[in-house]
Amino acid sequence: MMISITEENYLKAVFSATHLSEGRVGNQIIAEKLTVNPASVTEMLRKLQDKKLIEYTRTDGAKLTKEGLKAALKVIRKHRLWETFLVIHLNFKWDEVHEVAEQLEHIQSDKLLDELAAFLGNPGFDPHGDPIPDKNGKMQNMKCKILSDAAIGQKVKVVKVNDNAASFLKYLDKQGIALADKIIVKEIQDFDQSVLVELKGKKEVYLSAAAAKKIMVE
Amino acid sequence: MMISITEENYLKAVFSATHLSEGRVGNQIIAEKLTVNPASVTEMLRKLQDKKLIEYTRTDGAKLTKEGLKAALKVIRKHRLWETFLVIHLNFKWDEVHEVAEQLEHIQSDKLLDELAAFLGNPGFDPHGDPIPDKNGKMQNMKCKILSDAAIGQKVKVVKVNDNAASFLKYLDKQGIALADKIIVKEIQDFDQSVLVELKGKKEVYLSAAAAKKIMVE
DNA sequence: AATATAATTTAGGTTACCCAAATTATATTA
DNA sequence: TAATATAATTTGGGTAACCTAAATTATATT
Ligand SMILES: [Mn+2]
Ligand SMILES: [Mn+2]
Ligand SMILES: [Mn+2]
Ligand SMILES: [Mn+2]
Repeated sequence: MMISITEENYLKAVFSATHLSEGRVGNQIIAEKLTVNPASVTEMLRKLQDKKLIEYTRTDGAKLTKEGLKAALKVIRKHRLWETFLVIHLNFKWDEVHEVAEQLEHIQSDKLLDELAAFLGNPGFDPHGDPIPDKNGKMQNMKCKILSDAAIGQKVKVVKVNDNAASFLKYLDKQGIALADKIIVKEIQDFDQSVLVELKGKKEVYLSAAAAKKIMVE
Repeated sequence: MMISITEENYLKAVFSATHLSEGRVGNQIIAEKLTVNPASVTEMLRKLQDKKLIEYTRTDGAKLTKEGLKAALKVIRKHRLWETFLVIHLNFKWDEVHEVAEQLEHIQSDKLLDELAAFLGNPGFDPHGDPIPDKNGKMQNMKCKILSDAAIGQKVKVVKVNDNAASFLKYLDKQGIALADKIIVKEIQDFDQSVLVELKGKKEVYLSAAAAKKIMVE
């Protein structure tokens, strides 16, 4: 069965909206994610249902079928492998990879996918700490929590960021925070939930509550 | 100015049909190259003329403008760099790369293009011996000729193939002929122009006239 | 010059995508 | 329960890239 680029993007959107909540998504959320008109979403969700890639009812919204999930995970696997390639081998910064990966994830070639994964050493995580699904769609699950939930005095390791926007990633660069860094939670301010952390080299920085919610640690 | 994937493919077709003859192409040739209806070609060539990417008249056919040539060469550069990457780093055979490169050549990212070229060491030729345009569109020109035109007794080096079809490339693999191989022309049969060549290891094989015309040597 | 052949264009569709605005269904709230 | 807000669907329309068949225009051949 042939899945178009647009269809792949819709499947990804359904996945990312449902994989945490285990529920269903409405048209609006998807329309927003894809910056597309809700009418277009209705049209496309119907088509994806005809293709048995999602289940869809007007009232409950959409969720992926087994087939649809497989397809979505394959696209995500490609996306994250390409991001990894760009950072490790082509001197891209972690805030520069997403746009290009959005294009590369739609290249169709099983051999390319397998060889790329092998070339990279079958990595488990991408440059943002997101798990890379394996050939069967399995992802390593990490028992991490948001930095805001860490106890004061705890020494934690940064393992993932929840926001891949270039602006946020550059902000972390400027603060001197990178994936795999070990940091110590010194204080959490009562009045604004901002977090004071100690980085390597004893450097201390304040992170806003919003920023601290986007940093995952273990 | 935005150039769609389809438009890029038309520009490539115009290029490959004109760059040798220095002339112009008619609708029919392009229709054939792209396996598309001549009427569709008329439509698209008009559009490309509006965009100032080609010059086009009904009687003389189409040729690229300076702008159009630049765009076409950029796509070709990407195509050949990706083919090189696939062969050198991802274990692709030279008969497996073309299809995937047809997709990869449309990825839009100047940084990706620059970094990929640098990663490969700015190669001058692709796995089929085709020259790779540099950033400014300049290609190394090679003074080579078809194997059929080599003199008997001459020792020549295989530098390029004129047919990238998987069937032909696999045939060469089977015969034991690869790029950069040195071969000796032993005989050319009068009655069918077939060529007897000596490969390394003294092995001798007959190549049909058709095959010999698709092998470039120097 | 007349005619035959080849190339191109016109005319009228199709499919896959998109959007704005109007309508209808479902929740909320008063 | 009725009024109102929110969500989903329908209607109507648009674009890009293709298609076929028929008409037109160029180029060759007699
Ligand atoms: Mn990404
Ligand atoms: Mn990522
Ligand atoms: Mn190729
Ligand atoms: Mn090639």
